[in-house]
Amino acid sequence: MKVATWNVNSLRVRLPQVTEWLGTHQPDVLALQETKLTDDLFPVEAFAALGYEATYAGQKTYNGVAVLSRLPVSDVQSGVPDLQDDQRRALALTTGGVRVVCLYVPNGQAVGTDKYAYKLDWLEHTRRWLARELAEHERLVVMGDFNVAPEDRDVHSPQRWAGQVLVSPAERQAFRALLDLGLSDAFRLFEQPEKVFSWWNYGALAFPRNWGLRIDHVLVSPTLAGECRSCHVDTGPRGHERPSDHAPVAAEFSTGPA
DNA sequence: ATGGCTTACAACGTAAGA
Repeated sequence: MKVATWNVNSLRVRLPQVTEWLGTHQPDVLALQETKLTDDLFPVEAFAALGYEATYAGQKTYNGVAVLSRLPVSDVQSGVPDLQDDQRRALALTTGGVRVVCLYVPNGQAVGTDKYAYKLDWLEHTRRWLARELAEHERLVVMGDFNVAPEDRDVHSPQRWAGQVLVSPAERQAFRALLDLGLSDAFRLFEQPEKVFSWWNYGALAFPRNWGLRIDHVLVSPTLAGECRSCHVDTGPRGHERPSDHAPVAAEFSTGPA
């Protein structure tokens, strides 16, 4: 089974790139963030034509998450349980024998702001939810835009970013608390090159100079970690015309469909 | 690099992202 996550920063704009990427890489499951579409505008047919069933939770202008799957889908959960939140940032479902959770973690704007407090609160509620998901599902993958670079090696310039939002100690602690549930960062299960990132600021200079952060992640339960065969960032789409500022992150498991 | 983009909205500038 092959899964991937991609913050597309507007599915309306990026749909041609997403369908092209699906055709090339043929994942079984693709989690999307920042679709920025209300549900009535979700391009269900475009994905059905490629063999994907779409599950989505969107809103106007901001946020919005979706999961595409080539396999039958059940037990859909929209939103973080027990969290009062109008922002569409979480979607869970079961497909191909795997529990899939798609997350778009709040950005946090700046340390000390209301949005930063919301981010930490959101992560804590999500942690409690994922503890239950882990207890119920042997095969669990939690993937999406976490808006946290877990370690300095996930940052192009740790000195420049020190203490800022996306790398602050409290955010890293909240991310670590997710791993402490028993989840593994699939990317770190393997030898990786230096300076691999999943997001680069828009602008002509950032991507060519690889001034990026690794903030998009695939977390896996112990059983899935044992079945994980690869995890990598596909920087290809970031070099296209009108790219998303995020690149897809893909992982492959020996379980289920080839 | 402290944003030099990009997106949506229905506004021709503002908010938000990371």
